[in-house]
Amino acid sequence: MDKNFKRTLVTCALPYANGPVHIGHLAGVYVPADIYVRYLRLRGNEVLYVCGSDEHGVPITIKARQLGCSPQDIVDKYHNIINESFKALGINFDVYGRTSSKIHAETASEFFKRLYDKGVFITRESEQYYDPEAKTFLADRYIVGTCPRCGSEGAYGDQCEKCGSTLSPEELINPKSKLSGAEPIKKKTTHWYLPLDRDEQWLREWILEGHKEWRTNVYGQVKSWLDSGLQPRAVTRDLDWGVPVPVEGAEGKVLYVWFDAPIGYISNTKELLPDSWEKWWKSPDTKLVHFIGKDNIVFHCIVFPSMLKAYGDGFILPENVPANEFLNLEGDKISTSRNWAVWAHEYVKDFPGKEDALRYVLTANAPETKDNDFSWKDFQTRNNSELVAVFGNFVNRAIVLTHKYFGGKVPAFGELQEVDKAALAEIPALKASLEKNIENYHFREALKDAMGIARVGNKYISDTEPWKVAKEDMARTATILNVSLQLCAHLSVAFEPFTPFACARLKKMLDCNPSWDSIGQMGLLEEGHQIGAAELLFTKVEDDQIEAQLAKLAAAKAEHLAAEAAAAPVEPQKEEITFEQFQAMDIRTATVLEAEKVPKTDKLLKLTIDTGIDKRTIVSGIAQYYSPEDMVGKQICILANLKPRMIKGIESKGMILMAAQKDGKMRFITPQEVVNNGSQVG
RNA sequence: UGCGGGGUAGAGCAGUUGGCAGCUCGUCGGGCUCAUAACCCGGAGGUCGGAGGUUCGAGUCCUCCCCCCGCUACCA
Repeated sequence: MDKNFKRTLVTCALPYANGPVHIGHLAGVYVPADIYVRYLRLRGNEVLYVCGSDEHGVPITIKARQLGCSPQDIVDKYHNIINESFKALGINFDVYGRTSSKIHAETASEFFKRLYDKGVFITRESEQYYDPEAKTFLADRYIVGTCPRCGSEGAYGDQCEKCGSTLSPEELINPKSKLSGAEPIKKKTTHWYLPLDRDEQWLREWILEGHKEWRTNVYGQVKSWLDSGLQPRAVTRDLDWGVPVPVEGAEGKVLYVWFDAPIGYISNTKELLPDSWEKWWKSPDTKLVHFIGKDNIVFHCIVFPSMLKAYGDGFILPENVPANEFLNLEGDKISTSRNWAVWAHEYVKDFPGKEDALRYVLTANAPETKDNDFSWKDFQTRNNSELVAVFGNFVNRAIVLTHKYFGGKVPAFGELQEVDKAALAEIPALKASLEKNIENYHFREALKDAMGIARVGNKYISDTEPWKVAKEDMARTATILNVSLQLCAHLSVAFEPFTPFACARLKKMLDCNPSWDSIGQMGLLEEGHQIGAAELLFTKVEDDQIEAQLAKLAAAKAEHLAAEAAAAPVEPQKEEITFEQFQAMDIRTATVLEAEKVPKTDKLLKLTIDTGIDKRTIVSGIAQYYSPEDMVGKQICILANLKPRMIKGIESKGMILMAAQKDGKMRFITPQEVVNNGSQVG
C-alpha cells in the first residue's frame, strides 16, 4: 500500500475441477477479486488477472473410477463448465489455464527439480495404507470401517462423523478401502518433504511483523501455525494422476496437489505471456495479491511462500492474502456432495440478464469477517429494494424526465443553487471512501458507498421536484436534470466494478464513457448531447422465481437423503440367541417426567422417567434429535435392567430404546396408544 | 483436546487510538406522484452472547464461561 508498486498481479484460488463452481466460491473469491481488478483497471493500473482449474488430486481419480471414465474426462467437463460460468458472470481472467496442461507439467516439474537439486527437500520413509486391488495408496479419508468409540459403521480413517471422534486408520474395526472394498494393507513408501520448520523465522518477520494489516482471520491463522511450530510437509504422493516426480526412482509418484496447484498461477501466467511472465513474478515493483477462501490460508501464507523463497531467483511474495470466510445457503453449509448449492452455471440459465444481481447480493452479503448466509428471500429483497428501487429507479427517473421535458437532449445548467451544490458535494467523499474501502479489500462497504451516490440522486430529485418546477421555470428544470444526469454518469463508473453489465448499458444509454477521476464532477455530459431511450437497468425478481429456487433446493435435499438411505446397507442380522437370553432383558414402557441437557455435552440428555416401578434417571445420547421440551410427557420404551452406569457424573439406570435410521437419525419407540407405565414389552 | 475467527435492533452488517450505539432492508406513521406500487421525511425497535474486573467512563481493554464456524498438517 505504502510501497510504490508499478503493477498488480491478482490470482484467484484455482477451482478444483471435480464439480462446478457455486455461490460460495463466487462470494468468497471470484466476485471480490473481480471487483478489485476492475477497480484497478478503471484507475489506470496495469493488472494481470490469473486463474485456472486445479485438475489433479485424489478426489478426481475417485470420481473417475466411480463414473467409469478417465480423470481427464472429468476435468475436461468441469474445466469447461467452470470457465463458461465465469465468463457469463463477467469474471474475465486474462488467462484461465489448467494444471493438466503441458506447460504446467513442465513448470511444476522444473520447480520441483530445482528445489531437489538445491537439496531443499528431505526424504522420509513411512508405512501407509495401500489398496491391493485398486493398486493405490489410500488417504485416511478413503478407509472406512466400524468406529471403535461408538460402534457405528461407515467411520472414516480420520474421523467418525457419527460421534465426532478423531481417529486414525489403525483404530478402525474391519477397515475397508472405499475404492474396492478390499482390506487395506500397510506398505512402505518414501516421500519428499518440504522442511517448513526451517522457514519459521523469516515467515514470522515477514507476516507477523511486516503485515499486521492483513485481515484478522488470516493473520490469526498464520500466527497460530507459527506459534505451534511448523513441521516438514510431504510434497509428493503415490498416485498415477498428476505431475510425475521428475527424479529417478520416483516412478508411480506425483507432486502433491498442494505443491502442484499454486505453481499453476505461475504456469498460467507463462502460458499467456511466454516472454514477459517474469516481470509479473520476479519484479519487486509487482504487487501480488491472492484471493482465496479461509480453508486455503495456510497454503498461500506459509507453504507457497516457502516454496517461492526456496526456489529463489527473485520470486516475489504476496503483498496481501484477502481470505474470506464461508457462505452458507439457507442456513446450511454449502456442500457439493449433498448438492446443497446454487451453481453458477445454473444461475445464469435460471436468471438470464441478472448476472449483476448475483454479483451485487454476493458482495453486499459477502462473508468478509465471518460466515454469512445466502437465502433466496434475501436475494429477492436486496435485488428489488436496493438494486432496482435505489440505483435502477434513480437512473430511470432522471432519463425519463430528460426525455419528457427536453427530448432526450442534455439540458444546459444555469447557476447552481445550494441544494445542487450540496448534492454534488457529497460525491467526492463517497468516492474517496469507496476507493479506500476497495484498496483495503472492504468490498461490502465499498458497495455501500457506490449505492450512496444513487441515494443522493434520489433525494436530490425528490427535494428539487423538477416535475413541479417544469410548470413555471424550464431553465431551473434544465439545471436540475443536468445535475441528475451527471450523477447518472458518476454511477456508471462507480458501479462498474460491482455491476459491469448494467454499467455498460447505462454508459450506452447516456452515450458516454467517463473516467474514474471524473466521478463527482460536472460536465461529463455536454449540453445538447443526445441520450438514448430509458431502459430498465435492473428488473424485479418475482415471488414465483424464488419459490422455484426453493423448490429446487428442497428437491435436491430430498433426493440426496433418498440416495444416502439407499446407499447405506442394512445391518446384517446378529448371531442367534435363545429365548432365555431374550427373556433376560426387561423391556418396559415408561413416561418421561423431566428432561434437561447435560452441561458441556453435545449429545446427552438427562431424563427423569416414571417406569411404573420407580422414578429413575437415564442419560441418553439423543440431544441432537430431541430437545428437552420434546421429551417431556412422551411415552417410550426402556431396557430397565441394564447395569447402571456413570455418565458424566450422573448415574444412568437403564437405556432408552431407539431405532437408528439409515441416515444415522435416531427415533425413539413409542407404543401406538398410551399404556400403563411398566408394561412389559416382549 | 489445542488453536484461529465470529456472537451488536426482526434480518443482514459497521463500529478506527476506550468518549452520546450507527448503516441497509423490514416494520409503523406521514409526504410526494417524475419514476420499476417506486422515491423522500419521521418514529418505534438494542442489558452490544453471559458473568466478573480495570477505568471518571467499556461494544471497545483484562479474566472466566456459553454458543456458531474453521483449522488441527493424508478431505485440494
